[in-house]
Amino acid sequence: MNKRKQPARGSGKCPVTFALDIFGDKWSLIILRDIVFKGKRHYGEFLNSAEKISTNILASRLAKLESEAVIVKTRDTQNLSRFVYSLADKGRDLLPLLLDMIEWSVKYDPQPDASGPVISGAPDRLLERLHEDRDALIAEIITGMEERNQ
Amino acid sequence: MNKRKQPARGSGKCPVTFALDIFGDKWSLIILRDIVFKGKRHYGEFLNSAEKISTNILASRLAKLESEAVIVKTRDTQNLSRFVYSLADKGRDLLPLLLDMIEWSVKYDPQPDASGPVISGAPDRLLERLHEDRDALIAEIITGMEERNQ
DNA sequence: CTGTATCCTTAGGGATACTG
DNA sequence: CAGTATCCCTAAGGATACAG
Repeated sequence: MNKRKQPARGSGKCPVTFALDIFGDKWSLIILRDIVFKGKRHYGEFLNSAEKISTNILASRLAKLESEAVIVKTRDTQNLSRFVYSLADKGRDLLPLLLDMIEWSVKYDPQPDASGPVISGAPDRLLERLHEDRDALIAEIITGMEERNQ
Repeated sequence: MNKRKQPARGSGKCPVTFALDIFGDKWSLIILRDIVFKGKRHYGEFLNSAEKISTNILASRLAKLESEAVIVKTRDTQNLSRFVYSLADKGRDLLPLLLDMIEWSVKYDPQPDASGPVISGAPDRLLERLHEDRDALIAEIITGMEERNQ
């Protein structure tokens, strides 16, 4: 009897567990960060992120995130040999969480990168605006992201 | 030359990476959920969560979260043979993130648990209130948690 | 350059025994 | 019961070769 095999903890259970099963791994949120803040859309761009994800893991995460409908994979009309990865609604709705995460890290990282925006690629005054007009800020980031996808 | 050994990606870098290095594992947020919403404070209570964390992993996560100052470990004055685990400020400040996570899951889980609050132990109308008066709701949850710790 | 496939290592973590 | 220690296995993921 194989009692080792654990079922996925996901759907129908606790919302925290549900979320963790989808993006609670070492790389998924990094990829989303790259899409949202760095404007990345292509395989090679993700490969080049500072954290150096390896190609097999990248492929597997993109596939999983696509299968979970967090991102969408479409053929690049400018270059048929590659795809464009962009956020689906389900991925866009992770932006508040991503912002909370950034805010928390900025508050507690003892060695912050002092210069420039709190996360490279993000609008200036990100955290201030997060409190002043949270929803507007989120809308603006999403709009900016979509404009790049034209 | 051992090029395999990866350094921790943490401090001084991207805020997303910083956060993931502290609580971006399979269990940390589950433990925080148990503290915040289920009122758990003792080792055995964490062991009994639905996700069945094993005892060695629990010990290792509690130690890491304590070393990162996310939680605080104090001796239980009622029973000197055990400890009480509670949130430090750094842990309390993860509550917004936890709430965003729950909101996201409730929106996208195809098989929600229909009855009762969105997460067992949480106040009713959690999500509505999250929009109406986010800060007040967060304050209330924290107050409720601290009262249990008296 | 965009990905896929293969091989291999290791950290995460499960089962369980054990100590106070 | 609270927590530690040990043993072992699996799955995440790193290096690299390869195909289109």
